[in-house]
Amino acid sequence: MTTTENNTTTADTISLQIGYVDIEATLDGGQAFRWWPSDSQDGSYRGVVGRRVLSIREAPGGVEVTPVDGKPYDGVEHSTLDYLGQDQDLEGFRSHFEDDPCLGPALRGYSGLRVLRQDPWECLFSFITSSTSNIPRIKLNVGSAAEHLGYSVGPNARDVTFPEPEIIVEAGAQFLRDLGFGFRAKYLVPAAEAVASGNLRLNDLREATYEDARAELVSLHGVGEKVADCVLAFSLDKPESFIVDRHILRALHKWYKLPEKSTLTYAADWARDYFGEYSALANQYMFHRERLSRRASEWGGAHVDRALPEDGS
DNA sequence: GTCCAGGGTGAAA
DNA sequence: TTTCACCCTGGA
Repeated sequence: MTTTENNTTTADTISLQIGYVDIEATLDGGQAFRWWPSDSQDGSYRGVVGRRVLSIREAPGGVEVTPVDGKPYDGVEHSTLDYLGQDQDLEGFRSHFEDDPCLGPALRGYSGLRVLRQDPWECLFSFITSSTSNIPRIKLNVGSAAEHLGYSVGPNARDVTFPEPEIIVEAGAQFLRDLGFGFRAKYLVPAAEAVASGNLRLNDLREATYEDARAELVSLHGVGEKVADCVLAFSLDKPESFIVDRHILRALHKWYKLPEKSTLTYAADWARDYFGEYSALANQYMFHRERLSRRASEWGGAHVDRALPEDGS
């Protein structure tokens, strides 16, 4: 919290001097699904944190946050710092892995990538929804559920809080299917029931050990190891969480010589042991790098990222 | 128009 | 340990 003393508030924005933040990669790169480029097209992203509608944009030395719901600034600075993962040891991660063959170039190429600290329920809902889906569709699904069932806190249609689990239970699986969730609807309602009933105390899992919290999440129908690790990393204060999907598996093989066909479980165990408390951060930089290189090849290699000279063939 | 992959999971073989 | 169904949307 040493940075807050440098932050300033002007008539309509709050300046947070927290170092460079890559807003697009962090807010709209597959961690959260309810951030959209602002209508103003000034590079800012608009979304909801807690009950506040915020516009966030990059600024020298940090970010500028503008509440766009016409309400007072009370608590916005604190909640934004919290949401952007300000308590995480980014400096330790950087110095620890500056010479790493995969992460070193990534850190020099896009140093502003952060791991978010989201609301656990919205995060759990979002990643159950992510199963065999893609980011545009996840955004479509999560966004439409919020717009239909959430509580309006601003002038735009998307300015809504995420619906409480009780509301999801009340809406029911068929309603979610009608919104286009597909087979995931049958997982989401029982998960909502577990939270609404108090059977699953999501917020308590922030204090639990990684292993205990993970075991609780995996016991939910529709939550496997991958989804659990997403929720642990992005909302439950578990920086030792490492998320393995097929992209990450390829990266681990390419950069860290993991056997070609390691199981997902083995790869995740290996990575958690190797990256330790920096696993979630390492995971995000690796994921982002794989995504950029994949995108480059899809575009015929025309896009050359300076962090990826050997991938731009 | 068809085809296919997309930040998986659970159940059966 | 491997295979398969599950829903459906956008892009090729």
